[in-house]
Amino acid sequence: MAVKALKGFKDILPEETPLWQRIETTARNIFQRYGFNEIRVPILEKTELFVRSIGETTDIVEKEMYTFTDRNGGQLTLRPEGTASVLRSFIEHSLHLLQPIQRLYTIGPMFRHERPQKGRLRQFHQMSVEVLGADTPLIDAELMAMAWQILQELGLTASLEINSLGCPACRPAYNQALRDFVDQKTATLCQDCERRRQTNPLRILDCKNESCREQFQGVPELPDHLCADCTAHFQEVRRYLDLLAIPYGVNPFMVRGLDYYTRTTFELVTGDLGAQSAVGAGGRYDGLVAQLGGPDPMPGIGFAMGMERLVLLLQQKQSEPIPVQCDLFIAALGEESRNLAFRLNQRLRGAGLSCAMDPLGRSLKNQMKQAGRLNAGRTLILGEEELRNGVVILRNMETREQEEIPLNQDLEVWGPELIDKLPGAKSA
RNA sequence: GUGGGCGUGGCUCAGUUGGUUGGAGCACCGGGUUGUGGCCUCGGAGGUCGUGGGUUCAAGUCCCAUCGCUCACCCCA
Repeated sequence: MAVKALKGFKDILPEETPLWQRIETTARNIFQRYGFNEIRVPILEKTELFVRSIGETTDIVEKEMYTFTDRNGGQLTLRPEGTASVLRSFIEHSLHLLQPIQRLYTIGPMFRHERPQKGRLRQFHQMSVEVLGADTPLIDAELMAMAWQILQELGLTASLEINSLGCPACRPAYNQALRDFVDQKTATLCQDCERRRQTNPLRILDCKNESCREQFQGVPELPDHLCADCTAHFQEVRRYLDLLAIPYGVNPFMVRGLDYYTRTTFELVTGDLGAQSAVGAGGRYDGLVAQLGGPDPMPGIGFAMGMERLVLLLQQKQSEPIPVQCDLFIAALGEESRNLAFRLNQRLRGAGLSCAMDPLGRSLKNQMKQAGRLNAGRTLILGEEELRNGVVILRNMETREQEEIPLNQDLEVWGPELIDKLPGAKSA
């Protein structure tokens, strides 16, 4: 049995890459318009970085990380998300000294050892953005607006759900209220919730178990238990979203999978991803930079979008027509013709054209077929007989019209002449 | 980690109560057109029927095991 790709690792074949490129181009363009600069960071980091940022009791750290021992004994991990690495770099290079507010984005693969399913892979790709150095709610809204813009320009729709998780000042009180509420419940909870009660009460809110959900009717809701500052912040976020007329819903049960979030969290959700719902998600992490040994205070906020999930959504829509990928196909018959074709091919490619020829010397019929397959706009036919008469045939593949044009062996002269006869081809 | 579904040419799938040479469509190559693509037509190449074992005179088909894919739980982008 030949070697195959690992479970949950997928090849992105040439058929799909145009879609990926479209997504990336669209996103990069928008990032640039919103003032973000690209940062590229390694995909491998010390395990400690992720444990400290994401949180020891999260599922990601407990059971999903690709962690292994380096040859010199160090513990390394393939990044399960992007924020930790970007912040590490931000701190390491003291980027906060360059300008008061840093806006960064990065695109690349992430790794989580989960059971794969629709919209969920072990190696997947995210584009993620971070804003460091501002705690104003205006930034929160601006970031959501940018995420919204990306979906819009890709022709996708999703709904925006927001919540506030409070801050170190008010969350402990809420956790206590949650514990008290749960302790009053006599009926048995599911095993997971029993465990969550101790380790991470917030996650109880996220339980999908029906009997648990029923019991949690009337559970204290986060937005009602925020401190004055967090309440004000949340209200301002909402006001700014309203100013931009971006529709959203408050989801008091939305809990994120990473421990570092404070205050604003949000998700872009859709029903078209199978069991998965989020195409993008993020939130504020005001204490994280300090926690990683960086400047304090250094508020931050970010979000990530799942590339595979965007691809899935776009594939479910109408596919766009195939663009012309080939300006000219050069069909040659005979050795002498092929020599000329080879030279011309090189000359025209050097001039910025996309052109192709048959390397195998197959029949004209086959060469025409290749030209059709490449969706060539024109085909230049170099026949033996015409060559003797100093002419070649230029065929319009769409209208099937063809004309005889004079041949000039001096390609420095002939090349530009030919280019002038090709629609849409830019000469150099 | 748990459960369901599915494994037959590159792709999508037929394959009758087990029965002799495993098929089709798409794609690929060639002929019809001794030098003209898409449509048509004829032909060709391409398969350890996921793998291993068992039952049987005989297994793609039945049984067991195993691997893989997929969907879902969980969790998340």
